[in-house]
Amino acid sequence: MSELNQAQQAAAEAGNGPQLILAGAGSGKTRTIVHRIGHLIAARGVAPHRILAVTFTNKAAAELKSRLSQLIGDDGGGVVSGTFHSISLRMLRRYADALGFPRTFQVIDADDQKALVKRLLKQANIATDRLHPSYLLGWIEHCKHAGQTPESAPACHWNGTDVRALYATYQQQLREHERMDFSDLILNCVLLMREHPGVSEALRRRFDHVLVDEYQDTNPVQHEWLTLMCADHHNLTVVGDDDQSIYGWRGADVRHILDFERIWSGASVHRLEENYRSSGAILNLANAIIKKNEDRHDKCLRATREYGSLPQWNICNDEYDEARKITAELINWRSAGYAWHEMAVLYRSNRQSLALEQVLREAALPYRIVGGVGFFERLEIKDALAYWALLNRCGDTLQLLRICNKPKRGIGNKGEEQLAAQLAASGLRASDWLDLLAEGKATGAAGKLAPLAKLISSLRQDVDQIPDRGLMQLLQASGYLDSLQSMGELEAATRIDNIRTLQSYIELTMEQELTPVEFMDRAALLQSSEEMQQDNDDTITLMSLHRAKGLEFDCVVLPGVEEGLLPHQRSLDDGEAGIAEERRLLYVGITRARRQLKLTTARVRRLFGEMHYPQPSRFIRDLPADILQPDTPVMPQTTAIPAAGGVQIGSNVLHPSFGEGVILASEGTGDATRITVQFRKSGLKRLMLKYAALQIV
DNA sequence: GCGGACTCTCTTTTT
DNA sequence: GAGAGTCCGC
Repeated sequence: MSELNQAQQAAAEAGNGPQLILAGAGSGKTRTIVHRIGHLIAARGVAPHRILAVTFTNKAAAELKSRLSQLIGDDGGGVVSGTFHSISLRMLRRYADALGFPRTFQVIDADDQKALVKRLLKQANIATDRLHPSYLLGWIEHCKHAGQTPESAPACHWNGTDVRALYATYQQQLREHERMDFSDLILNCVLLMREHPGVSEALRRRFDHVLVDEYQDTNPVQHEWLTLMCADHHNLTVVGDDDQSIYGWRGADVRHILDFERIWSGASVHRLEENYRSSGAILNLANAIIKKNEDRHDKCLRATREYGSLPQWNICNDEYDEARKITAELINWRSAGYAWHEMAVLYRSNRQSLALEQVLREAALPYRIVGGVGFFERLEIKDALAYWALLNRCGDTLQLLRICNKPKRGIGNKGEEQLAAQLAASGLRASDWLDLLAEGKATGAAGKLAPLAKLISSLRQDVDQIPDRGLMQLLQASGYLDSLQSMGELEAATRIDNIRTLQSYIELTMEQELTPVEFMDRAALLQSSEEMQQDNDDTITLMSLHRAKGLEFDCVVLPGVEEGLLPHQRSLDDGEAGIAEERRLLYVGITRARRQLKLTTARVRRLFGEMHYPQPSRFIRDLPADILQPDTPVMPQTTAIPAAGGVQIGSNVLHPSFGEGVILASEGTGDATRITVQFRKSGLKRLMLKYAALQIV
């Protein structure tokens, strides 16, 4: 406890009942949670397995456990930790039958989920221009985040279609496929507790203390989950920072943390406001940015470190110029003695990594991209896992259909339909149905699977003896690996490489004596391979701002601090709330940095083939000038155009027929002034200023 | 059923 | 500017 400051110690040693720990960025939040758990075990005699710690990522859960082991030894291992999703899945594995699901149900991933919705709309004869699949899915997700089932959701009609009825159909089809989506994991767990008193009691009695990290990002259904779990003892400790709430789009509601004291009567509040991470200059910038948000717990992070060097802000010509300036800065930092792995580039959208990657590769700097397409979402990994699951008797219909024609077995669309019908008629699980097919008596499309079925049943004989449980043998002998060759040599090699990574991960997991079903769970919840690798390499990290939450680096670059990107165009539709969340996102980015910080803005950015001419972010324009160190030209370029009252380069203008645009250049003087304007819809135009009838916006 | 060529759409963030 | 979806001839 001597490692803690007064506020941290008070939080760690607080008694029973609801506890709110408001922990500003870099204020030693994880340390405080770890010490609180340690205190519960060592000083208060709580059994480790009676403590539940909910974290935001699987990685954070692992981190928590390892720090706990350091603090109190092996006992730390007994604490149950995980994300809401992984803990819910564990509970559902045990009690799913109460909801009418077999215990071997699987989790459906985003791709398959989308495919299911598309198919469902097609079956219902609803054109995508009448009801867009992503709108339907978005609505369903919204309901699930709010804890609403098809029965309890509000009626919703869209262009004459009953959206709520489609929600019911979607749930029905998931059930037929014995699948749950991500949101179902939480919602179904809540339904268990709502509707099944026996199960509810067992779950309520499972833990004596519940601790939740990143509490500002909980949504209503997660809130209900916690309320139900802690209904008897109220021993709920939540840790979070309302200024870092960045998952509103996922249903997170800041009010859970803002109103905690009102929701949980008798709650104690602890404030951690001393920042141990960032230099004073970086913290000043962060505080100045976040101060402009309303509706927040008022607080001010106090610096404990030296003032340090001013954060920089650079304006770049385009995204490649930006990438080059960033690269130069990274090299600069390196020569100042920082290691590559202490540097990160954190962007708003994953697409921004493209130009950076190119330039970093040319400059031969070591980097790794975190995120993007997740490892387990890759086509070849999903195929390989489908084969493996079928072999190991936990594969389902979706997985059989997925691989039935890979490699080509002469089963097309019609054949696939036929196969699905035959399988449904058999009343068997896909994995078990293969036994029947192996006898070779099936006809039609199913008959074409006989060789595969025979191969699988012969491999099943001694699958327990093989470290990878038959993965490579099956992929080889079925011709799947060979079929990858048709994608070209290089492509195939990469994919086979990925499959080998999967193989070693399976082998590793099997050594820990996990069952195949448990392995599939892990694969479903681990969004990337990141958590299966050690990150010991000395590389620069590239990732999205969202993923960077909870991490810290000596040196941080935030590229694309522009209108349209940060705040993102899509967030503008949500008005003030959307802007506030974007501001918090920038705040999260800034507070990741310990020593060095650089923000960049591009004048031109190519987004999906089109040119964009963004203005510097409004967040930068908000700042006092002495808090950032701009490189040459200060602030947005304000070259006045002679004789044109108020019209300046960079001004946003409105033209009666061309619409909105930005002034890029001007030539000539007086009545002869010509300006070049980039219009959003109508492209680049040169206009006589005198006649253009431009309105400045 | 397959493969090639074509068109069209969709571009935020993730457990 | 890429990926998915569609059409068409074999």
